[in-house]
Amino acid sequence: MDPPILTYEFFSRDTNVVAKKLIGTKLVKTIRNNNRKITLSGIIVETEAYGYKSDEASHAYRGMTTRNMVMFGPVGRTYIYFTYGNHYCFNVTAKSKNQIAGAVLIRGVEPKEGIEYMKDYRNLDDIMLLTNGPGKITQAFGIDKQYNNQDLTNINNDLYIVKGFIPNLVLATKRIGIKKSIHVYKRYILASKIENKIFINQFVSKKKENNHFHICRLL
DNA sequence: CGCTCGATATTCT
DNA sequence: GAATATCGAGCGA
Repeated sequence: MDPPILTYEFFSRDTNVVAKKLIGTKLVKTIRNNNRKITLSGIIVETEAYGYKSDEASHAYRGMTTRNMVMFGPVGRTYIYFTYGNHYCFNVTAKSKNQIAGAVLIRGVEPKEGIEYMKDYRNLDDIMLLTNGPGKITQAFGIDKQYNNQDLTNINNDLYIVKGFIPNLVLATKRIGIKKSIHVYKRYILASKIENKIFINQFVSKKKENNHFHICRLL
């Protein structure tokens, strides 16, 4: 029995809360190879929340455009965009009733199933570098613009997110790779505390910004 | 290691 | 025409 899929209600909460709660869940994509069903999956270990008018770094900051309109629509959908002429980024739309737009960027994943296929998509052997970054995840999972605005809450689709485990510790840090609104803590990373020492998950994208964080325990 | 820099196309001004 | 929610090669220490 597969773990339960994340529902519309899961994503129908404050974008920051959803970004936090997504840590420890599992991203799943099914593909077909020689008429066999193959599962690619990985634990989400790093996310960032992007909002609306109060968030200058968000694509939705200046209002609705053809690119960002998914952020204004129903929650639990994919928001995929192309950036730097090279990479796709994978987001999930999420917002509460009183929020106008919002999405969560998936920045880091720990590969679980279908690793050989991910290596093939990435043309790379090193597991540690397979999915530790937003552009790497979409390449490893074979996700491109075609997957924009897909419903992630339908088990019949080939892309969805299922429940995982409750993390020992989640850290909130400043978001990275942006120039505006850099002082808010809307990036969440998986960590664990063992004998009073904090360990950051190895598949979090490596950046010096990891050095400063707010400790943020789940539940 | 860590830092700098170029590639590359879509989007928005 | 400028900016970009990135990546990896290539450098130097």
